[in-house]
Amino acid sequence: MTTELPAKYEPATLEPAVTSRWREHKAFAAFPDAREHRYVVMMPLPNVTGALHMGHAMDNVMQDLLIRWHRMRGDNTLWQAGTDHAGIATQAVVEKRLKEIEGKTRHDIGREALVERIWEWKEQSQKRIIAQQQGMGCSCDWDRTRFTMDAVCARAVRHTFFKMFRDGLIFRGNRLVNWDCALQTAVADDELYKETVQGKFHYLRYPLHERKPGEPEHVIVATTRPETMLGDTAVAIHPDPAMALRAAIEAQRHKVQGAADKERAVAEQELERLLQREQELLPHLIQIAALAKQGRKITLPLTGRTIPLITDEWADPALGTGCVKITPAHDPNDYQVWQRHRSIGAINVLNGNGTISAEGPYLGLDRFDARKQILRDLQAQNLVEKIEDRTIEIDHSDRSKTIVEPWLSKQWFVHMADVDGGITMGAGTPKQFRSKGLAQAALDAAAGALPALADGNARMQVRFHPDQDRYRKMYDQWLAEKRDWCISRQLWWGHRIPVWRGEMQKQHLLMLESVLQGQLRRDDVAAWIVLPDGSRLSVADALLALKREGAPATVEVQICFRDDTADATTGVVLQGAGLELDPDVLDTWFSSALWPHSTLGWPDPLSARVDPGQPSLGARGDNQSALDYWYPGSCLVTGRDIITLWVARMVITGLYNLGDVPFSDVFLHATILDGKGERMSKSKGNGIDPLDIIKRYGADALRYVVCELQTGTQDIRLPVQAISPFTKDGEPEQLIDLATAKPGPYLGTYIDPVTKQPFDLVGQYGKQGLAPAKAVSDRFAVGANFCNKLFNAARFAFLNLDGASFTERPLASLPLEDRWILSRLAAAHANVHGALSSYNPAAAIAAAREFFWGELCDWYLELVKPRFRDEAPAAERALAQQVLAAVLDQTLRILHPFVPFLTETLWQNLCDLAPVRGIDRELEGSALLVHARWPEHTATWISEEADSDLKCVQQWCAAIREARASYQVAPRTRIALRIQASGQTAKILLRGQALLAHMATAESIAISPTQERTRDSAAVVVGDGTAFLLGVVDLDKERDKLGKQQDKLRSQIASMAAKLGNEGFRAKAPPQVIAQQEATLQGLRQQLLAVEQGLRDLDH
RNA sequence: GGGCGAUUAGCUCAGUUGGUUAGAGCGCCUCCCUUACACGGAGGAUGUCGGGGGUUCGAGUCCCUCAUCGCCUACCA
Repeated sequence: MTTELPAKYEPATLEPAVTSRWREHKAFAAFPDAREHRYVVMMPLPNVTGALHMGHAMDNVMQDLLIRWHRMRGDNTLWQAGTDHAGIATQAVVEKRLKEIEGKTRHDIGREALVERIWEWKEQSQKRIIAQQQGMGCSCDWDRTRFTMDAVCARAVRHTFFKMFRDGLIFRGNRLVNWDCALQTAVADDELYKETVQGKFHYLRYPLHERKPGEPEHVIVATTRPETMLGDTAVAIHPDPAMALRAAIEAQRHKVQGAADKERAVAEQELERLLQREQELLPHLIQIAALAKQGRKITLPLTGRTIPLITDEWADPALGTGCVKITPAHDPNDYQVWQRHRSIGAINVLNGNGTISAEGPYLGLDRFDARKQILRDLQAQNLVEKIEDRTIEIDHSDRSKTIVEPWLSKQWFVHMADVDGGITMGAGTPKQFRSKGLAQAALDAAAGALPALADGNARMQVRFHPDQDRYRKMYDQWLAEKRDWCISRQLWWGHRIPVWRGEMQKQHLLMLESVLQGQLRRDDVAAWIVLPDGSRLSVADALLALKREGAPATVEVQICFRDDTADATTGVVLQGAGLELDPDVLDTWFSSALWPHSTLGWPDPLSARVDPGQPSLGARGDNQSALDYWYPGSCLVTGRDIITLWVARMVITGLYNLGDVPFSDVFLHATILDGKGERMSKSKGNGIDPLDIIKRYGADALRYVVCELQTGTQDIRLPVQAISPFTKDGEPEQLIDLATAKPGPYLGTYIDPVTKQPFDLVGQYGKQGLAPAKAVSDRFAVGANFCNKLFNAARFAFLNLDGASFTERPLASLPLEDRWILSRLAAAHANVHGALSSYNPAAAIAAAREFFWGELCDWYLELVKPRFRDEAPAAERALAQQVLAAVLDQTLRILHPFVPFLTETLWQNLCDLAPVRGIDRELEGSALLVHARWPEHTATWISEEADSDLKCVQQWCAAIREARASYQVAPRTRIALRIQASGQTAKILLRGQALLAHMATAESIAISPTQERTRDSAAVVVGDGTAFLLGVVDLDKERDKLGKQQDKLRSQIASMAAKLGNEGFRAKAPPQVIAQQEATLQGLRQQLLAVEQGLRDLDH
């Protein structure tokens, strides 16, 4: 059943066949068993928003590389696949389509219908993503694929929320958030981007309330957002403007002194401005500060309100007008001021949709319309001092591309900072321990500072690769801030926040208590009572507190059940009592943070409701549950930007739920940039779809190059080209380099430099008549070349392997070239293994390539060719077959993690032709290469003698080839060689004579100490000997060449002799360095002698 | 403003703790369609290691400084 290998390498036909073979054999399925060694990778779950890009390709290939390597090493290997519901992103995409296609908003169709549509989108999207990953060769256990909103993950989310809520780590607070007025939800800092816009800086006059003679009429404040004045609750002035301004001036003076010439002018100008301010503005500011201290007020225009003039250090006399309006509900700094002056209060003047909510003439106006109207009204009252143009950087929502507003609203938070008395991590597990707080636990995990386990063993530490110091610093810096994590989103797509809450009269609370009496005592219900002042009490404490005099009449009740089934039963009772289930959903990262344990069935693998056809997560027979067996995992592979967003949060929840970190290692791979060094993005049209690369070059080529790109911490520039859409039929495809192509009329379009026509890389401008084009990168040709070479090398082997067999042979019985290739193979194996161990795929693949191409193909395959000729003795042929089969076997294994499709294909052919393989021992076989054992114990194949002997042959061969080329001897012309050599060199050359003759295309070769140059021969000095190429005459050229060599040797000898003659060097350099240099010098001197002899010979 | 990182051949990148004459792939030049491979073979050219200073017997590698370019982070009332 020999599988014929096609004549040409065609990844497009070969790869799908391998994919289906792997699928048929369920080759990647993982089950807990008795094996001690495990390797677990949790895939950074891609969004179901859209298709994968090159960043994902890098991420997936790196993971697959590690996974395949560990699987071959015999580890019980799990690669957990899945996708993320990506709340805001996915909802935004589906809403946008709804608007475009049907002209409807989410409110037109309602919550249920929208969520249904998003599920449909998710199904399609997930299918496409998995197809892409399978196309890349990802060897995930597809039967265990999870989704952050499926039943298994949802239960973990619910339980975690419940636990944190019960422990008081989740709370609802009135805070400023970034508000997306278009999507009407809070968005996280990482969902923002900054954009510089042309704005205006408005100077507004606020009249002084109850002004007395001699006092200023107005206090002037400046703002870029005049409409927020409706929400002003104070105007602030620095308590000691003179001192503050003086300090600023001194600081600026200092800066001027230290400034470089180029910056000095700017710094001096600034100093000048401050000094002028001190002269002109300061007296005024001092006066206002005095008024503030008297408790004077300001009349807030247009509203009829009076607001206090306060002193606060936030007001900087060096900036703006020196006085600042305070709008706590719409500005983060003002919010901070409010925290210091609680009595001023905060007024929210915006509705969630960005319209004005403040009672009065502006009610209902959009915030930008209100801005214009307010300015007009202020101008009518002569309250606008001046308006300046100004460029401002404004936060925009990445999802809706609209300006976000700081907005005071009630949101849910996870308390990250330390807690009085600390918290229990991994409560109820054998790994339970105490920590000061959630963020601190994650910091300790990376510092190796977690308390030891109960059995005395150290707890696992999280380490970063390939630069522990640098990446840990990023992790530490972010976590050290211990900022509360806003987890609520005002969306419909996501995990609903499982809290029943509502206002309640205190007498009703007593009733509620009796209604829930049975429930509240149980440990699957948690409840908090929040008093109007924001303080949070247990139900029991609240009942006591509310009995006191002056207790508030109403309170907020918050109740959370551990299991969602209770929402339908007890929830109804709560509803009757006026409570409602919170309408918000959780931040996507909340469920992502649980991924390493939610996917394994936490909190109870046995009862986890996996999808139909999926393996149970519970314990089976003697084997542990998926959770017990595979948690904690091994390595998380991701990009730098994810360290804070995700890695830290996974560590936190892992420690909190299970008392252990989710993984021991974090491998941060590079970011892929385009040819200009810019981040790839869909909208810029410089992004590459991995499937386009696979179609053009093959998945193995994609993988090969991606591995080659991952060198260390360096980000990667990947030049991007568009496939020209203007190529006529029959012409070869043209590539247009995007780094040099001029941009077209729209973002993501470019101009073809040949036809001068615009084309479209984002596929959005078909209506405008732009031709669509695909983006690729010719860098991937390198990978295709490699695969083609591998294919052909194997094909050559297969042509000669018919009838190959295995006989146990001692290594010493093998000829030089066989011993050498085995030795090189062993070295390559060690190098690849070492590079992979240190997370250096580029070094690994370079070592593999150097062996395969530079040694196996360039030398060994050529060296064995004579042994496969018809006239060669049968025994020689059989031995060559055996060695070649064994070498190919090991080579395919080593290359498999990098280029799995091709190696798997070739493996089948190899197994057909040479079912049993080995040299001094039989190699363990395997039906599929994906399950074959990674090479082991190859160290016994290393032979320093074979290495150096063959290296000697190679050196002579190279020198002879160089001479042939420089004398323009045709490659096929066989020449006669005389080699003058003695001692060890002669011995080696005599042994390798046949090899040398073959590789140097010599018809005859004579080696001895007494060989001499003939008049018609060229001489080549190699080490301490000389080769004469007979029949190659050109005395002038020869003289010239030897003369150049002589000059070079002399200069080298001079510099080295000088170095060795340097007393400092002799005294201070380590002895082995001195010895090495002396040996080199000795060698150079010998060469020089030979060259000089050659020059003398020419004259005879 | 603060922090981190980068700058090596035309291009994309290696270069371990300082130690021979700084490497690879692609591209380029010459020759070759030799019965595995032209997605190939043989040979070749190409570098003031961003600039300047310093430490050292010795610097691409360590220190200082300047320039340019990234990334993160804060602020701009």
